[in-house]
Amino acid sequence: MAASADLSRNNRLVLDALTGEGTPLSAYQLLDRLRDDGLRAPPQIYRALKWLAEHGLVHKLESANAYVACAHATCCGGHVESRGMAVFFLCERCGGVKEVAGNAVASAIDDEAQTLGFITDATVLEVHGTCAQCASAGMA
Amino acid sequence: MAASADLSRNNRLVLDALTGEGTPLSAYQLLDRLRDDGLRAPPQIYRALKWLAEHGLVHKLESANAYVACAHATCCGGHVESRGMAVFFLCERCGGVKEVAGNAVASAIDDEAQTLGFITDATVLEVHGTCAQCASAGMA
DNA sequence: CTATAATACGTTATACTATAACACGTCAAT
DNA sequence: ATTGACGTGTTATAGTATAACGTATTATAG
Repeated sequence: MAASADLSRNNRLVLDALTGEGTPLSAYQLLDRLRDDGLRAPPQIYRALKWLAEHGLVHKLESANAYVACAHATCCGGHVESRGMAVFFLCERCGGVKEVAGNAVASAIDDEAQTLGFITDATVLEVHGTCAQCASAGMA
Repeated sequence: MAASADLSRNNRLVLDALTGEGTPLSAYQLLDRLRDDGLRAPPQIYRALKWLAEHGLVHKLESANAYVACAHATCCGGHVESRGMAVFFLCERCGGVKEVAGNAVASAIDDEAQTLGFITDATVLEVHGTCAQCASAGMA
């Protein structure tokens, strides 16, 4: 099982950078942060991101061209078998992301797929808006 | 009401190109196809896409960096008020896209949002997989 | 009428995102 | 000792998107 142990140096660096940041980072933001650690060129970052995504430790946010550490070690990282669909709520205001499991949503999507005879491989679900905290702060 | 009447020349060209093609096209593919019509530089394409998207006539597929004409004049084009959430099913095999309304899915997402106190602005939902036609063709 | 504002248009340059292709090093298993 | 798998580093390039400038057209207000 590919858990957080057998990470290569570069993979570890990228994962740690993403974990440290709460918010998503672009590949080039990661590159900036990790230049002092010896990561100087885009392919180094992209290779790490690819590996981490394949192993369920990071997610790409397609609508933001950015990457986040997986919030649910339970949902995917280290437990690849039991992985479910993730829903991302992206706050336009603070830039934060909340990842939830979204099983009800998944089954609603499955129903639609069923109707179409469509065989689902992977689902991208990203909800843009304002998080609770920013919404109440906005009242002030 | 902004309907398919008051389209400027460039907007019309881009929309027609997308409507003619069944499948999604990237901005640069559009540029290639429309060069003979006088569209020579990316901003001309992107401006048209922006306008068309704002008016609900085209959608961007975030996970494919590509654009499609809206399949539902009813869901958005010309009827901006009554616009609902769209779900896109992208076939990896034939490159086709099926757009459906997905109200059940939308309400499942709303439930999640409610729970988080998240105020939803826009939702990106793109399902990758194999369409019915390609799935049966694959059996042969 | 002419000034103003709004919209569309065209162009150049540039920023941002991502990958191809090649070279080198290490290490385990034959 | 050689092979193969993997991780790494580097250069160059492909692909996606926008900033910023200038011009033309049209509609409307004064």
